[in-house]
Amino acid sequence: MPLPIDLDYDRGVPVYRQISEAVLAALATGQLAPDEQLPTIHDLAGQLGVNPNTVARSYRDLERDGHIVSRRGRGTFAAIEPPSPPPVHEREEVLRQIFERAVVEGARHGLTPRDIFADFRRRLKK
Amino acid sequence: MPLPIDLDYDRGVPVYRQISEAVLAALATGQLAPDEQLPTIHDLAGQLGVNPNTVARSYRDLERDGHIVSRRGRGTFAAIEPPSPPPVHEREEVLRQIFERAVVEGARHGLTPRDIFADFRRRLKK
Amino acid sequence: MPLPIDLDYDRGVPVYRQISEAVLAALATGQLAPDEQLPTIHDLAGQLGVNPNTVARSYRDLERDGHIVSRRGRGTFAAIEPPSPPPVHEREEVLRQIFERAVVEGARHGLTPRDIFADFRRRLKK
Amino acid sequence: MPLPIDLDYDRGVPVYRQISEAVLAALATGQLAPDEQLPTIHDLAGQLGVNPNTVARSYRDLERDGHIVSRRGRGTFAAIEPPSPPPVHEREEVLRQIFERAVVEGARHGLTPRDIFADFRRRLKK
DNA sequence: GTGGTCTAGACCACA
DNA sequence: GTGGTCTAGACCACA
Repeated sequence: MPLPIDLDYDRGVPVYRQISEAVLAALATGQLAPDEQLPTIHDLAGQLGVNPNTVARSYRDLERDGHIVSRRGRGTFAAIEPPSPPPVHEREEVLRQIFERAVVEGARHGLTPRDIFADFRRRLKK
Repeated sequence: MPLPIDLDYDRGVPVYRQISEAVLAALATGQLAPDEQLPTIHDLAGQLGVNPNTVARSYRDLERDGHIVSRRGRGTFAAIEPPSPPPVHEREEVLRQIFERAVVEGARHGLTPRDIFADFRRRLKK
Repeated sequence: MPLPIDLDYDRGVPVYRQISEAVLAALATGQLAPDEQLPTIHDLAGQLGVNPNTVARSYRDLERDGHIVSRRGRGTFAAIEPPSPPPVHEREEVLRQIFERAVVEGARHGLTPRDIFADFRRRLKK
Repeated sequence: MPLPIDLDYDRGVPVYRQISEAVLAALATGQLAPDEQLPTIHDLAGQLGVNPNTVARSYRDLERDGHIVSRRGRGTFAAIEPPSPPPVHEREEVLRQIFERAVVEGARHGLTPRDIFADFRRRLKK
């Protein structure tokens, strides 16, 4: 099961972080179950067309933060007990940034803040 | 009226792009009206604690894309006629990505999709 | 094959733009073929005696306009499909300006219009 | 008789130098005869929409190089004996740069080097 | 090794 | 005072 990762070289986010984000998203949505094996570094690098060093960097960060575990000679696996999210100290700031990014990304494609809002409502009702 | 910009050095996105995004958001939400003066490069750099060159790079990019206009010796101003956004070919896809990123970012900080939705509603009512 | 670039510090044109112009000229005359590698930022900076940042700025502008492509960790290359030039609305006006500037620049150095013409012929025959 | 000056803010050449160039061109082509009066700094600044300091800077440079003379309380006049052009030491380099600029400017408007060459021929036959 | 970002600071162009 | 260019040099991302 290949991870669904679309790299966006125009987004300004380093490739190794985009990989980490995609893995986190797969974990958050259950596409990647606890203890399930991830693609090998070599395979994922091949799939994405990047240097294996770049995937390795992402896996290293994810392991350091407790999201995945690598077992020497066997492969890399989703953690059984994922780390709990940090308490929100700066809730207001986080929300403002989420809003801002959504609005900018929408404006870049001709969508108004209200378009985005309406879409969110629709998705949450589903 | 200082632009509300919070830089996030852990996000991987270059500082100059975070500045551009914040200005674009201010333009998109009307906080910055056409022809309104932006903070000077020096002032914004001081406010953000970054080097003036970094702000200058952001302003240069924004000018190149037609969002702002800088007048040497006078200052930098929001464009009167902002560039029209490209037609939305894959509206559904764009909206899905915006939603996904917002939700993943929220989850990372312990915020639910409904928290985000409620926050959007609040901001749009303002 | 080093790019033939002579910087003129008395011309008033910023160095990074002179570099861009020289690259564009090399592309226009075929001295630089599609997908051919350009000198690295560091090498060109050394050759010209300028700061690498200055070359980087030129390359960045050229990339933004689609003339070249930079591949991180690998180098910088002439675009395979250069951007199409805008349609010539005021062809006559553009040609007149080009002629005038060439002649004035020549006169400033004691060269006649015929000297310039003869030189053009020679270069196009090469 | 207003000098025919079109400032081009996208050319990278400082405004005060574009003014100098236009005056030099008018002198070279005889539009401005020896001892003929130039527009006052104030008038030319108004005509061009620039700060008088900018025109003053141009006139100062032109006077320093012997192209014009300012007579206190009377105005500014074309020199009676214009300075002779410098001997061409680096003829080859000057010609190369003239060629390069012409080609780049043409390419920017969809004109080939041959278009420009043909145009030069036409103008010289006239 | 090659490109990308950022800083600190100098000096210039224009109003 | 405000924006524009350039340098010297540090550190990071990617191959």
